[in-house]
Amino acid sequence: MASTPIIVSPSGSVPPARGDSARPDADLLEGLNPQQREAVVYRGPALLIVAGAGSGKTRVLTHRIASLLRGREAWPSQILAITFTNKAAGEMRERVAQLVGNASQGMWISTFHSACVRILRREAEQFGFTKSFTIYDSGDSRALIKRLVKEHEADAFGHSPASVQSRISKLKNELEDAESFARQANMSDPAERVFVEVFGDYQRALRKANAFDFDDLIGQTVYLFRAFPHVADVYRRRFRHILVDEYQDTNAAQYALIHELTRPVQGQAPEPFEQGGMMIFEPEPQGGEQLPGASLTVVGDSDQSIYAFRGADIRNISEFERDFPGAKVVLLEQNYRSTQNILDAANAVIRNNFDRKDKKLWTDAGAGAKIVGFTGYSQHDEAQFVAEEVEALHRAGLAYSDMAVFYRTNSQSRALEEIFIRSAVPYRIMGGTRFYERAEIKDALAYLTAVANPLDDMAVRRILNRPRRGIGDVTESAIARYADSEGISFRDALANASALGVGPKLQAAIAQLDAVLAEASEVMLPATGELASPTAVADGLAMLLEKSGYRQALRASKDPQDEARLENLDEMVAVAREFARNNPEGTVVDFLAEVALVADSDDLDDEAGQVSLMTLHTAKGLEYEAVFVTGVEEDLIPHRISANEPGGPAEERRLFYVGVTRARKRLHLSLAMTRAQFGEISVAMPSRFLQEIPAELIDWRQSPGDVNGRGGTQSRALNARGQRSGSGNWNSRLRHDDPPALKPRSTSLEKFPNRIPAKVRDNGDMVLAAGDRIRHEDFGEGRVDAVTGEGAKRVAHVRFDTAGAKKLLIKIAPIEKL
DNA sequence: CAAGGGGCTATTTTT
DNA sequence: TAGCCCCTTG
Repeated sequence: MASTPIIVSPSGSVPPARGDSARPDADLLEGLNPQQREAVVYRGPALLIVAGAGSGKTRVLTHRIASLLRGREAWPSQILAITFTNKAAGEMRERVAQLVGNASQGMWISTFHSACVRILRREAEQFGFTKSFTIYDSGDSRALIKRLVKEHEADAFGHSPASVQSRISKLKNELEDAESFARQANMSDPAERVFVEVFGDYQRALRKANAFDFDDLIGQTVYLFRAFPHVADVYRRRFRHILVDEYQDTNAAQYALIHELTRPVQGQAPEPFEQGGMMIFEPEPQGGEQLPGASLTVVGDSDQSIYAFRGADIRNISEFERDFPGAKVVLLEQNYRSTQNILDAANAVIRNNFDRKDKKLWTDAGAGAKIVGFTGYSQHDEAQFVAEEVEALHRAGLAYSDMAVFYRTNSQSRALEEIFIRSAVPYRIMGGTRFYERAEIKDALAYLTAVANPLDDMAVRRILNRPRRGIGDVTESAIARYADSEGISFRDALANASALGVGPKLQAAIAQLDAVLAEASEVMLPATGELASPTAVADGLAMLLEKSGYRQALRASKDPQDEARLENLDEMVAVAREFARNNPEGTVVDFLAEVALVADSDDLDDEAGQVSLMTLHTAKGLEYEAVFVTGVEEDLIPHRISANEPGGPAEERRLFYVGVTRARKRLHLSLAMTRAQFGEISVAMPSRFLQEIPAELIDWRQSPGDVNGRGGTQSRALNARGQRSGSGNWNSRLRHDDPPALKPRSTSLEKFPNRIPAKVRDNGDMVLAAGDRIRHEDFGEGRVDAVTGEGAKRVAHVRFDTAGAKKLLIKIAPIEKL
């Protein structure tokens, strides 16, 4: 992203704040409650805002920034605001812009990771990297680690690539590097020695490839600041106000980064200087040699800490006052999002986490609707309920985009998706197999990386035989050996195909690849001084895909999935064009960095009228009118694996709490009595969290007791809607100490097999018109009211005799014409 | 060297 | 179940 130069007053000094008489920020305080105001106007070295869910923290944060600017207490360029997702950053930038106009342009509002990329990009040459370094995402580093584990035969010592990867990641999050770890490792343990070797090799490989992995982005920035204090001082002088959102999710490395940035600066301020296209003028040190540390504002809620598994340390927030003596603490407990019933449920659940500061959310919005509970016989039954409920809410006037469905694990989305497709409910899945993780997209990016950062061996090796060029392991090793012996990179070795001692066919294939990459370099990396055309990245990518034969191979393939892959590649080129529009001066390197750092939760576009499906983790920070939390079962939430992890169950409870508190008006909690996992159907039990919610808050459409009691012979779809069973006290029957009551007889299990046929049917050619009668596998007979849409997306609006009105996607609905 | 088959195993959350 | 890895065959 290109930074806009901000010219500040030549004196470089900050204008004094005006007196209280006519606060320039008076309008910023309107409509805020006293605690929120306090959080906006407090001035001091350190401020902790403990913000319960829905308590308006983004509002407070943005108003605080605006107030600093309005009062002329800070220049935009002196503000650094850090969030965890790009989406949150974008939202914050937008809201600040609404308050202060384009003064917001000069601020850094970004994620930890992108802020560090920006810093590293400027300083990379200080410590042996080049400006065009690339970023390894977890897939890339897994591939590299896999290779190293194999090389070292580390699996013989019980090291799987996954375990090595997570261990390295954990160490890096603790700011431990390969050397420091080696020094204190128990080297008499052979397993430990092997791990040290793999770790060391991994780090050396990264350095050689001129690449950072995700964790390095933070860790290496801290290292940079510590090893080169004069570099750190530049940023300490620049950023006078640092604000961190979701502070409870910071890990040790991020914590250290914040600490480094907020240290006082010793010595004289240097002359104003220019760097990276940005003018930075320093304020004079206030009356002395030493410039005090930047003021730090952190916002967080320890009840929403859900990332301990990736190193987040809740102590960062709970011990903030100890870390920053004299810190001011402001508590925001009034909730502006949810109804009291929803908050009561949330409070009741989170209360069971013992070592927490008591905090109670409240609202004056009224009790609102009761929470709706539903127990399905199977996950499909549960999904059917969700789909029907979504439709009912939609008919009642709620937009699809105001509804969301949450689940604990990505694999749960499948059942929901199948039913949603069949019911023609528009939906959108966030996360899961992300676009950027698809093989063809990773290939396309590897092509770009090979051009942008020729030192990145992993990227070059990845595309070596994609599309198939007849280059296999043997040839790859030959190239690697040659590169090693000549002391050149893998990429450069390709230019010497004839020296590799491989057959003529292979030589030609390698030379061809080399030529394509070279040609693309000329398009995308013009000689220094010359500016690449804004569309260079997109053009270069299109060219690479065409001339490498990649697209041709897909076009020629008879695998039906390859058509979709081609479309994905088109989409990728479109993304590159979009990037060029937004960043006219962006280079391939910038493009790759942006792509590496986007998460799927970032490209939520709200205008689309679609129900959002996502994991509970992805849901953090979002809110919806109506929320469905699905799969509220033991072993799912809390997840089975969490049981043995220290702090695991408590973290799961927070995760559930996060899900519940996303809802504004309506909350649905659902579960299934049986769930298919890896082909086996297993019995599920209601989550303990359900029992922590007072019974009177839940209106069970179908309680676990109902399902269990009736033995479950009827399919949900054939039941009349709205079967009330009251909030019967099913607890007594479903306590954890007597689960046997739940054990279904095998015969009843067979009545709820996976109701979705394994193979998706194709009714594509079925001709239906208003007035036709049809029979549906689940809903029975009905009459077609209308047919809308075209081609594969034709939808039949059917009024069923017993099941009511439904919309069906004709192509795949289990229907026959009568 | 590629492709296809068979057998195995791993199943959480993600910047 | 599905994705992965290894092995065999072409």
